[in-house]
Amino acid sequence: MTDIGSTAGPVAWASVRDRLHERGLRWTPQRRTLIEVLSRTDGHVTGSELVDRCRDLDPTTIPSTVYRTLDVLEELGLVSHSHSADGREEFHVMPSDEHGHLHCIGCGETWEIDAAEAASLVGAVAAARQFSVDLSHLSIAGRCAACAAKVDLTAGPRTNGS
Amino acid sequence: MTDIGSTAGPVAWASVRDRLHERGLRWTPQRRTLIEVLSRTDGHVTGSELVDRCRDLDPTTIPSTVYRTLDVLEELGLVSHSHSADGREEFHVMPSDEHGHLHCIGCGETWEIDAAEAASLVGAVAAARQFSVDLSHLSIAGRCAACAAKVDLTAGPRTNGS
DNA sequence: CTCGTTATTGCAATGGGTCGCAACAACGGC
DNA sequence: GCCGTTGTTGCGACCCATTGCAATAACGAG
Repeated sequence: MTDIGSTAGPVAWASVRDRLHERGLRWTPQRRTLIEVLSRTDGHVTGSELVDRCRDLDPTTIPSTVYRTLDVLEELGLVSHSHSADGREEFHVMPSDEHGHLHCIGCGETWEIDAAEAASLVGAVAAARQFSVDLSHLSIAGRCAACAAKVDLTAGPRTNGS
Repeated sequence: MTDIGSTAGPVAWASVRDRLHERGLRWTPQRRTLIEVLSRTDGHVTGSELVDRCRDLDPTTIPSTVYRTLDVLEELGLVSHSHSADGREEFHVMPSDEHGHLHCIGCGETWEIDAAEAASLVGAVAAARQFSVDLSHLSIAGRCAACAAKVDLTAGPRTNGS
């Protein structure tokens, strides 16, 4: 888990405008706002969090616009999204490399699984099922060592989920 | 409810009432309706689908009641839920054994991964992190052989997801 | 059978997110 | 600088799911 270039690449954000134009897409104030927010964001965020932050910069922000822009940016590869254990959308900003997530349902902590680490998993599925895993969408729920221990002690009620 | 036996285990459904009572929970008409629906259901269903089917039996069905009952049933181990690639809730009826899912984002098809298979997939990752995976919640997104082929042909830009 | 306890229900409000559509405004062309 | 094309926005309706709360009704006790 190298700190994925923490503040990611300022460079990339600067070129968004051009990347959009290349595809015949447009550079609008609303998109500018979201890019601004994203450039200051690192790691994981939920969709509604992004909407909130956009609203901080521009109170007139409309949710659907944000989500639609997020779709566009995802196509450009600037963000990727997956669904956390509770089903909410979770966006990952500037994935320098494709990776999945490990999510503890006990403490809520999240860890990243990089391509190398996931290789065995992806490889196995590919071999057994000829299925190509979408790593960036992969989110494995379960309990981290610490939380698993707690459950054992509690003589745990149920496996529970979500 | 005579020969509910269509598929799953008729026995288990019959005992639901007692299982509830054992825990001080109650047997209500609404729950009876949902059980009826579940006993006729096999495989995967979304929450809203269950609500619809309950409404077929009893037009006065209220969604929140269904979802709450589903929670209870999950605690009893009669159903389990996970979130499909699009984030919707997906219930699995009467999991005879714990298992995960493989979901193709191309055609929407779903396959089950049994414990043994899952172990070999997730094993490496889990072991490395001492993370105990919640198998029943596991849902791996990606493309099946057929759909992966299509994408290659289309030389598509789209990494798509959702 | 009646009663009290308390698990459940119904309902309405809320939240995250998507969709259709008419009005709007980037952006390239002239 | 003005225009037309067409990608985008704003907005309202809608979907799935969850939650708080007061009213209801299972179920055990007597």
